[in-house]
Amino acid sequence: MKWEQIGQQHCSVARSLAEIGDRWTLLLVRDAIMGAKKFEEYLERSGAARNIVTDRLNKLCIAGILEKHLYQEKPDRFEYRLTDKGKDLYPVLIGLLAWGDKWHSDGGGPPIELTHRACAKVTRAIPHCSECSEPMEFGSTRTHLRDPARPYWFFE
Amino acid sequence: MKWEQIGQQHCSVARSLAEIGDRWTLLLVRDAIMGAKKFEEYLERSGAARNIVTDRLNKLCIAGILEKHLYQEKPDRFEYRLTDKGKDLYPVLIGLLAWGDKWHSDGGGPPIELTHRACAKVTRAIPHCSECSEPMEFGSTRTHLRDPARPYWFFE
DNA sequence: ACTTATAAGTTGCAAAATGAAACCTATATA
DNA sequence: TATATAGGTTTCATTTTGCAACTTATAAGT
Repeated sequence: MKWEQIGQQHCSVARSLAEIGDRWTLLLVRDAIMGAKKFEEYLERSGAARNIVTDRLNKLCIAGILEKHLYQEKPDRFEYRLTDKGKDLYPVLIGLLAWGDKWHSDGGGPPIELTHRACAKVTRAIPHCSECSEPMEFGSTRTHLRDPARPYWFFE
Repeated sequence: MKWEQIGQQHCSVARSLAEIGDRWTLLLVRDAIMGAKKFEEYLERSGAARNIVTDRLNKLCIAGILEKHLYQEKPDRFEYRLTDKGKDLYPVLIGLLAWGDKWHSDGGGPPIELTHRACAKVTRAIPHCSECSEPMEFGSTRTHLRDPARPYWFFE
């Protein structure tokens, strides 16, 4: 199966990865969530090549994760801003951040700290159940295919 | 910057993506979390080409996310099992699942449902603050570079 | 004994994606 | 006129994919 087709799997993870699961794309989303706006900011922060940044920012706009906003005319200049769909990737990014902090610490503490505005403490993200609000971890959920005739690797 | 070098950025997200952020790798982690064990299961479920599955499973073992376990001799057969480091990717995967369910629904409901064993309800993951247990969303945290002289895109 | 099946790869090669540098366009500033 | 800034596009060598065929080891069927 080619990469372009993985979004046709009967699986929300696969469909997510079809949009954001390639090299550089999630790194650009990180930069957006960390406040990058202009092309050159994405270029510097991500470290990706110029043509790749062009390509991925355009694809993120097509996917509705970023939107191009004209903030200056003559010459035209654009900001790439997160949409609501893009902001909804926040949980994924702070999940990656927490995982990296735990498993790739270089001894000197995490490079980035998140302070929770509500309680003013340095925090990390823990997934909780949307129904009972208790923490969720590997093994605490049971996976259930809604249609057993179409497993998640079913190709539509 | 080449992809192999992104793990040298002063950023836990980049260091995470250096291990799992390329095409196919997170899909194989999905399959592991969904219960895949044998090589042919990963092959079928991921849809990746045979040589790619070989390569990625080996890299995931080197990264300590999976481990190869001999479950049969003559001929030797291996299972690829999640380590604790691999199981810790559960929050990232259920985050991707929730995002895909929200933004890529095909109208017929999500392909996979998670039932929280503790409360027996179908659930989705919401990130909560490790300190005060309140929900976290985009904008509810302040980002703070521990060392402003080394921003997250600092190349070490 | 011969054939087929299963599991887990390895190899070869054409096609596609990446990375780096050079180039282009438009405008402002010295 | 020369230089700088912002945001690209083009070119081309190098890497990475994707696919099929081949390999190894063993068991089961006839």
